[in-house]
Amino acid sequence: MFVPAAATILHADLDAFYASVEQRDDPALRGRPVIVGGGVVLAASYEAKAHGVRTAMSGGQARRLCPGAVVVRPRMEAYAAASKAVFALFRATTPLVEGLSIDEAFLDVDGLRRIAGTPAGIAAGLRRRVAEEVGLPITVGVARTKFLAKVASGVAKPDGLLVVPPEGELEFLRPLPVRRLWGVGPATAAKLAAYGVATVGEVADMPEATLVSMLGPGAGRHLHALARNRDPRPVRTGVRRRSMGAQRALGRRQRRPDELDAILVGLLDRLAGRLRGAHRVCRTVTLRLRFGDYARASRSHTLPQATAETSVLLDAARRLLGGAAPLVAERGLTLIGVSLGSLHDDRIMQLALPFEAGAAADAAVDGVRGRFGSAAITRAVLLGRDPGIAVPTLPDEPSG
DNA sequence: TCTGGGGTCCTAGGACCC
DNA sequence: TCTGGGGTCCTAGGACCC
Repeated sequence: MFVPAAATILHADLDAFYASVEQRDDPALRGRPVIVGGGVVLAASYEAKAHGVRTAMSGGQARRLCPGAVVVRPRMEAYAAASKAVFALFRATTPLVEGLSIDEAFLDVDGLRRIAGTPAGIAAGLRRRVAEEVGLPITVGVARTKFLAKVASGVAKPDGLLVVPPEGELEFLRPLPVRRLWGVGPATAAKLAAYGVATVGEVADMPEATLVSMLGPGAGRHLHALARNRDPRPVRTGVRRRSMGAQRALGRRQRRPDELDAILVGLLDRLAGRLRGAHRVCRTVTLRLRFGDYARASRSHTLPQATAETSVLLDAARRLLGGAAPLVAERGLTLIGVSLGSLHDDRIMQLALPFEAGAAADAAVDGVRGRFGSAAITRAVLLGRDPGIAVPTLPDEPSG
């Protein structure tokens, strides 16, 4: 019989993150409904949420629901700094930290029991430190798996702590609405509702084949496993970003081609700078478009060789936009975005250069082996001969 | 109810190769 | 010459998350 391990995974999630930072930095905002963002709600304080204000809601609707709300312009630098401080506390708690976004992370505290106490005690201590040292409320869910820990923090919000003991998992899980399952959004919830399925327990009672036929193999199997409380994914450190993007809303006004080009130049300039700053190169350029009727389209191009050079990336983006010109003319652009994918570390590129020059090959192989291990060598060698080959992914610096 | 700016992952078809 | 099986890569779209 399977003996469940102890609940040792923490999901730590800052509450109403941007709005909490604003309330922390401006005492006049404390206790009042706060909305961050103008055109659309980026974050709402719990006082605003009590009036029905939600993230991603239009600013106009939010103000109608909560006329007394203070609307604050976002200060991304302040949020990045707060995030950094909180992640430092995460890593002071355990080295096993997997960041999920700017304001949440998984922490594995298995093995810390002897030196740091029970997971519940560790979680309480972490909440206290974040409150005292960074001045922000944070909710922590504790469970045996990542999925359960995340659901627990969602249930415990705001400013809460919830431990799901291994023997209480099914009791906790089965009554929850399907929307609590990770990966169930409006579309999937609607499909399930059409079958009369509303709770996690009802999903768990369905045959996997039924879910697969409804949702496809990927989503079907994923949902089946989560609903039956199967989630073997470990907390992973060193997860690197796989793409990097920037976008710009244009409003309803028609833009001239030269205006669009100027916007594209701005986006690519910013992105290429970020890419170089992260010591990454990319091979795929994707242009994302949204039109007046809210339809979306994307156009992508894969370069023969990975690069972080602005001019190369800009040329690719310009050709993609040129190719989409008929669509743009017909429907009217309201948003333009660029995403850079197939990201690789630029250090491998540099190490591969001696091969292209045909010199110092042995020294370069040793260099690659010394820094990145033997698995990287073959591909680095191939890279020197064949610019199209993918570069191995290397462990990232801790993110957050 | 029409709105931002980031991201992740999956699917399906076509090209191409062995 | 035709047909088959299997694999990878690229492209476009969709769903979902914060």
